[in-house]
Amino acid sequence: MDKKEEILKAALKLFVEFGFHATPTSKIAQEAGVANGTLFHYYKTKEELILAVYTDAKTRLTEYMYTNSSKDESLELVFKSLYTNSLEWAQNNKADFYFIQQFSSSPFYSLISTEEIKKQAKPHLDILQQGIKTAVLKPLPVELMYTLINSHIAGINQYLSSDEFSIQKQKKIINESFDLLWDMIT
Amino acid sequence: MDKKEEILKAALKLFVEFGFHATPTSKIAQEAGVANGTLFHYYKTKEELILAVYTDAKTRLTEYMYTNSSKDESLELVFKSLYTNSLEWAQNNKADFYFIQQFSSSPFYSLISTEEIKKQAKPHLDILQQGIKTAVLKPLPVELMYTLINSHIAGINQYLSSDEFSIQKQKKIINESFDLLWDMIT
DNA sequence: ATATTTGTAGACTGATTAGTCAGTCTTGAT
DNA sequence: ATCAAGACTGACTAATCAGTCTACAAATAT
Repeated sequence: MDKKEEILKAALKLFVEFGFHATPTSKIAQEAGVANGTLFHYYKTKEELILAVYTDAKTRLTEYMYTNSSKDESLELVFKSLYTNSLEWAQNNKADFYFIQQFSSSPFYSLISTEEIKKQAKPHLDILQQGIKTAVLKPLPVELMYTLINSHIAGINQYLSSDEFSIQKQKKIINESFDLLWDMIT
Repeated sequence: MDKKEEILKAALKLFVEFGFHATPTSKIAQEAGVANGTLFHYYKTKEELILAVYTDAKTRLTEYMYTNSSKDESLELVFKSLYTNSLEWAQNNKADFYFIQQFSSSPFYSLISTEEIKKQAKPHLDILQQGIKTAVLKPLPVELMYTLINSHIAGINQYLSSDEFSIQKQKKIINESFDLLWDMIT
């Protein structure tokens, strides 16, 4: 595998375990199996590396969210697919999802520009906006609804991670919690 | 004010702004207006200080949650009071609430013992358990419901903090979001 | 009054860290 | 085969940090 990618992978693993600043770049390089200088060849500063780890994880999550999703389906099905995929990805990429949350509630998050954040949220907000316009969803502020949905997903993920549920049981929880959420916003 | 308390206050402020490890103990001492050695007189290690900041903030939040709450009221009213108080406190103590979240999604959180976490959640879980038993609340697993409620509160807080709402508007959002939550769990 | 404990100070240290640098190796084009 | 450009290395450095230590001051006890 690419050394650049190895560094990203190693950084994510160690950041989740020890935190951003408690993880020395030397340890990251070691874990990635590259020399110290190589890390700085690809990422000018440690901060740049931290941001890259976040962007990478976030991109992979978003990509996965939109798999198996066609625009022909009803809003509810599209929405449910996004919901289910998010939680599936989170369960199959626990460290990555945990990192995204850790990053989002850290001072580093303010380094992501407002435009970048808006750009990432845009497709999701559009779907919600459409749902509100067609009166499928309650006429709440989109931003509020978006935040509420994200929190709900974070909560369910936390619950799923708190115990060892079978795949069957996991799917059941995801389905039932979706109904709760759907009832709340429609 | 007590120097010990000044240190706690200064640490919280700087941790929120820069993160745990990016905040040197020397800066904390400086901000608190005490000497370097004084900090270590009260807190043997930096880690001990970090945990103390968390415990202190969490305690103050819990205390505030239970103000103006009598046991005679209906479950819905008790519940609503806890909900409203949480969000009120979060808005009036933004740094503190932010710190609690930052801490909770950091590797430091694992240093809090499972018993301590359970002890803190106990009173809330009891209320939920009672609501389920009396069929006021849906028969969901209490842990799931608890997590869902906490996430909901975190979401609303994030929304409230994302914009400059008037006190009036804030109260309206809190009331309406409570109804959403209440509908979801009953 | 004296002794003991507790609070406070700030200079100091050993360890650690992000980032640099000078140079070697690899690759692919000519 | 030669060459240039980028990949890669690891020893090195200047700065920083958590925590220590010695000394003195204040409060409390005897």
